[in-house]
Amino acid sequence: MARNSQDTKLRILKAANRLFYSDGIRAVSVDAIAEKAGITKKTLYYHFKSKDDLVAEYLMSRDQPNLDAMRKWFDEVDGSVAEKVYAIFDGVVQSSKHPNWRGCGFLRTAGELANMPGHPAIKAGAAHKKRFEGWLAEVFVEHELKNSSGLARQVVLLLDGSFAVMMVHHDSAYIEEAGLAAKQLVEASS
Amino acid sequence: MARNSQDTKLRILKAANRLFYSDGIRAVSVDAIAEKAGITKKTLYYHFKSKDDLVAEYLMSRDQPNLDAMRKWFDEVDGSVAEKVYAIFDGVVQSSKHPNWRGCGFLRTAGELANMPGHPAIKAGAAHKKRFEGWLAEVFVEHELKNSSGLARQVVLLLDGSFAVMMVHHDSAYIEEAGLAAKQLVEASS
DNA sequence: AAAAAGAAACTCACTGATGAGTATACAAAG
DNA sequence: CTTTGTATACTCATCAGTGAGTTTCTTTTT
Repeated sequence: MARNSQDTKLRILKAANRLFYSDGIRAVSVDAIAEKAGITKKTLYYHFKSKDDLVAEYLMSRDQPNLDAMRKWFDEVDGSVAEKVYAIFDGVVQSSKHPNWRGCGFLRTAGELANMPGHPAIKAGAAHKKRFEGWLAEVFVEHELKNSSGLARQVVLLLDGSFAVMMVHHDSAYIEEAGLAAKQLVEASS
Repeated sequence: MARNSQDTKLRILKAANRLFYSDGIRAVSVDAIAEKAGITKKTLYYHFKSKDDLVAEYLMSRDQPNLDAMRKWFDEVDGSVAEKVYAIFDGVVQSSKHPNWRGCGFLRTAGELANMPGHPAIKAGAAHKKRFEGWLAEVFVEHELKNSSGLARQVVLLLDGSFAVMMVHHDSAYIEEAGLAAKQLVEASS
């Protein structure tokens, strides 16, 4: 057991990540996270002020990785912007096949905490979604599309719609359909 | 206190509705619902087998009213199908201004119970969403649109996307943007 | 270079509150 | 006088958070 602060904190965050994403916020106890991280609850509270604080840090830790995944799917495909946008949805389709996939952790957390509008975790989710939308809008500007910011929003709506519908139907055909709609909208602005 | 089984059950369901929709499933205790309904917990358990059962009945009780609201918004507006579809999004925009509005209870519940895929509440949510999608597809067939079933899915994705994004941003401009996208997609299929 | 002091990282065992669900008893209505 | 509906008062598990003390690392003193 390394008596290393940074290392321990990361292990806690990793355990929180897995459990919160898999089971939801209120369904996961601080005890469960501590046990999964192989430490005691008191140690967890040494590194994090409260459960709410841990939830917020969990989401903040997902911001960059999620964004990177989206960018990667977009960049890796050759073709028109419309086709590259479709590739994002295709990437989500592939991810959704993994047995541990549970949709978008940001949205699920925001939904669970809908009665606490100012919760730092919701702010973290909002920041993440804004960053993604901003990146998309930028890309659309670079490719000289009409109405780039409105179009970015529409793509975001379709993507988050996919996540939402998947929570209910568990049928990736919906993500594909969203991808087709996004492609069509992008083409119409080209 | 009317010693009327049906009446009591309805009062419990109404209390559950308010609390579950407002605060989420796991955040609301059976005690809280019983108190709000003005009865004891034991009486609640006389009418409902378990909390899970109550959650499922809560969602089932929302199926018809929600559907009716959508249909009403669609029917009330004169104009093209595209404009009538836009009216649904406009109806959601208006609803979203109410201080008690918390998005779509079906989606929020499904998200919270994402780790229990077979939960009856999720099945109730799936059934509701399928009914709405089916109704839309029918309408599109009646209006002789191309690709009516795919189009219905795209509209559903945009609508549920609006609900999802609203949980994070609380900005009804997103719902309007989704409405515009839906209108555009419907027009392209006309 | 060794030892002492202090700070950082950690554990064990606990608190008080609240969770879902129940055993038992009693009241009303047919 | 039995069935249906309701209440009081409970069980036992689990929750977020803490009090008090222990171990390891770092820095200062001699």
